[in-house]
Amino acid sequence: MPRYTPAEIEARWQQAWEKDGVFQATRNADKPKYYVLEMFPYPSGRIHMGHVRNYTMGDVIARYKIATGHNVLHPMGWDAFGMPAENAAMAIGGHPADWTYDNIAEMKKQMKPLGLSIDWSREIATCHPGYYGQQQALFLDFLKEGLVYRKNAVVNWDPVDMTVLANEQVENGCGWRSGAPVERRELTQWFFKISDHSEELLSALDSLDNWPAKVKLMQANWIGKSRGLQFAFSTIEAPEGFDRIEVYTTRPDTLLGASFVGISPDHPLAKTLERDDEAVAAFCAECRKGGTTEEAIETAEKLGYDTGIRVRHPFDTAHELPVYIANFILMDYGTGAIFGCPGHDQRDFDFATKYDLPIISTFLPSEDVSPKLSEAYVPQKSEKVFYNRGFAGDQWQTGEQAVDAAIAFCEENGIGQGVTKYRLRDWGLSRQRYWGCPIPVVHCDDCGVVPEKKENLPIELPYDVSFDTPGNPLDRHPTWRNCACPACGKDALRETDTMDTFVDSSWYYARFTAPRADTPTDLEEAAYWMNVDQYIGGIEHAILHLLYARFFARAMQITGLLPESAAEPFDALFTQGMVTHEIYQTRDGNGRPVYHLPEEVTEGKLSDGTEVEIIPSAKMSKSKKNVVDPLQIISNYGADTARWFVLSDSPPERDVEWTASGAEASYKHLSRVWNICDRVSEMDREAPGTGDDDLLRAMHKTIHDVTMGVESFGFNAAIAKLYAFTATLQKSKAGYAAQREAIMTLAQLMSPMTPHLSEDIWAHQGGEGLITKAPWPKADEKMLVDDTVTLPIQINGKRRAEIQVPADMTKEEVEKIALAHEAVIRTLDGATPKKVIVVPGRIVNVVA
RNA sequence: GCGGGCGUGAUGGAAUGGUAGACAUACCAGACUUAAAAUCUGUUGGGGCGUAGCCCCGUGUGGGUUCGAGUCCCACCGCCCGCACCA
Repeated sequence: MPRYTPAEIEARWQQAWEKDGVFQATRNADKPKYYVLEMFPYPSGRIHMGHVRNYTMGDVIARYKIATGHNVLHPMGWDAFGMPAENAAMAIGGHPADWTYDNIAEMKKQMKPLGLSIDWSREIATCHPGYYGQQQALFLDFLKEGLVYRKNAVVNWDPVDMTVLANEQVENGCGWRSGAPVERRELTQWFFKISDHSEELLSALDSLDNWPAKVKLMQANWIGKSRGLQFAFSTIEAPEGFDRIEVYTTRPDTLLGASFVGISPDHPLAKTLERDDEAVAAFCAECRKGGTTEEAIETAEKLGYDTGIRVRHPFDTAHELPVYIANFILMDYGTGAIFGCPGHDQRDFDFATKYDLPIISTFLPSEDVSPKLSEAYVPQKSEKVFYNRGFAGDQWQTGEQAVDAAIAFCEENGIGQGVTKYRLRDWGLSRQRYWGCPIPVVHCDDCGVVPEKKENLPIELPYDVSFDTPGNPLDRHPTWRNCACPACGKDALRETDTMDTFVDSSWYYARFTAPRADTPTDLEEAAYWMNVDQYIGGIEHAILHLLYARFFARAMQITGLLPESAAEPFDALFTQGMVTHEIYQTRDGNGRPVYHLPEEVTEGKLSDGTEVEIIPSAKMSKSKKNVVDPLQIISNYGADTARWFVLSDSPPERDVEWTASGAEASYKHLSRVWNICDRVSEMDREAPGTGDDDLLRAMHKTIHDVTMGVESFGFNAAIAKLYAFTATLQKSKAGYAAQREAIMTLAQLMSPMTPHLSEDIWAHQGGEGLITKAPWPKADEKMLVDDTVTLPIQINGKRRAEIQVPADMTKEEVEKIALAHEAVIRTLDGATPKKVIVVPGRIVNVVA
């Protein structure tokens, strides 16, 4: 009997697909189109199991859609700009471009053996001038439409290396290379006006029926629409121009509990005071230490500085409040100034306690309770509470009612206005780095900031750059900056900032529809292929990438680069989990952990017999040495085994743990299927069998279940059904015709997951053409329904017995049979049941 | 700190509010074999009793809704993801 030899089979069928050109996508009006896309990879140089899982899922969908008669587009490209290439150049020498292109070549070579249904003729790399030149054209279009502008923004500044740091390069508030404490510094930068589209990006979430609810919720919270009151405190003894301090609050119902006003260290008033007062300057400098992340700001110790300035409470001008500069107030949200109500905000409470400010309640949990002095009272906004300092006298109200009342009251009395605000900030795209898309503008002494002419695109990155000193090599390049002003022709300087790599990934899905077009998109191609029908990627992109891409689709419509129909770029989204692995650890002489690769460990021991501590599953990472190399798996077991395994054990949205025994089991299963195919081939064609009908019924149920599973991303459940059907087939004594039908159907149902093995079985059984192109099997409805059903009988919700009844039996008859069951009679012991619930086809519950 | 998610046997997990543990791993037992590997078959949530059978407990913890809760609601605990210059 021949053995299952994946290496030989897989190479053969990959060649067959290539020769046939089955995955090359062209427009075809006769078939419904289907665009499936996985988030394109960063070319790190090696594929990992996460890639295998991500691309296998997309491949299952793509192959299933081909089989169900769709014209499928399934492209692949490289998110090729970014910091790692520059880091490599700094660490080991070489050039980011060489490093990146070598990595792309290597990863592509590693990806090919997976047998993915990718149209490689559409491959793109964002670092190629053919791509980023079009991105520059797109930027110029955005600029013309007012979708891009310049303003000051804060960056992480390393005072020793004299360079801007990414958040990732800040470790515990210090620069990763210099170790110097990071400061925040302002630079003039380019911004996309995403905030103009806040309402649209928020409300359109409702139309995304095939997106995970959690992603939509995260995006909605990120956009952060709020209704609140904007008003001003009038100041006492403030510097000129600061007669008033504008404040925005979502809790105006607590205004009578205000005990201080806080302003951001970046607030204009703070900056003015800083100029003439060393103490203020020192405090603001202290606040500006540390990174720019919201996390760093929100978790830092709360610090305040009393400016000495006082403001009058708008309702009681005799009531004066101190103005503090406080490090936890963000200039980017609201007006950069707040009023503090320690009674109803824990952060304000902590601040008030620290600086000995009064704590005033405006509402209480009940009329006769006095406020707690140990923590802020912060009930749900929907909860009714007793307002002892409300706007309409003492009364019970929900927070929502009180907020509305407060806004109405303030508007009537000319104190402030109700306004709607969004937390979403404009998207800063400038990066002070080399390995990115150059921003195509020129700075001219006479004309100011001038867009580059489209005929001069692409503005290519110069190759001759050095990475021996920190900072942006474009800044110190001897000639690259020098150019003629596109407006007046005089000597001018190029912008040396490059674009955030999120820009590259915000429109690549559109570029795939016409990857070689000499404009960013080809409207005809885009109109045919867009939107992406199924997008697949990691949950870590739930907010930024997906929000930016949604914004870009709108901006590209405005600039005429996408058709009206493509408002939302991704019709359906699926977020898949990670591939994890156990960590094997021992301790060195000082008790520090030492990690070991999976292949060094057998039965919990190293080769020298040392016991290994096993730490449960964690994300695969080089430093923890718990990485399994897909190439190793493919060479041991074949791609089909790797593909089968990453889909089999866990639901796709959850993490899956890679285990050697699991991989082994997958391989065994595929061998088993192969062996069944072999056995069927050798069967006596004429000999009668038994149980043909049972086998075919099981087959049709499996068709139904697997189809449902694939349609709903229940790959693990679909695979469980395939295991079960394989066992049924293996034991079957049915005749040749039934068994041949069963093994061919099994091969088809497995083909999205294990395409090579399936092709081989198909060919062995004399199937016509490629299984990849064969139409998906259809379940016969008649074969799915059984004549009798098993109904469990519960007494008071506990299962006591079960009965077999005809599927179409009436409720009344079922009830009669159930009550006559000896277990029911025994348990009821003569009592009359209070109630009997019969759910047809499901369950009977007798309430005693 | 803020936002989101997850938690079920020894393990990964299954289960439109309706028989908890499908399927797989691991373990144990058996068949085949001189033996091993491979392959095949079977058992396995915990506890109890008068053991062909029956009973009790059981889905992170505590409460609630329901005839019925792993599933819905509230609180808590633990872990994971994101927080705008990582990709």
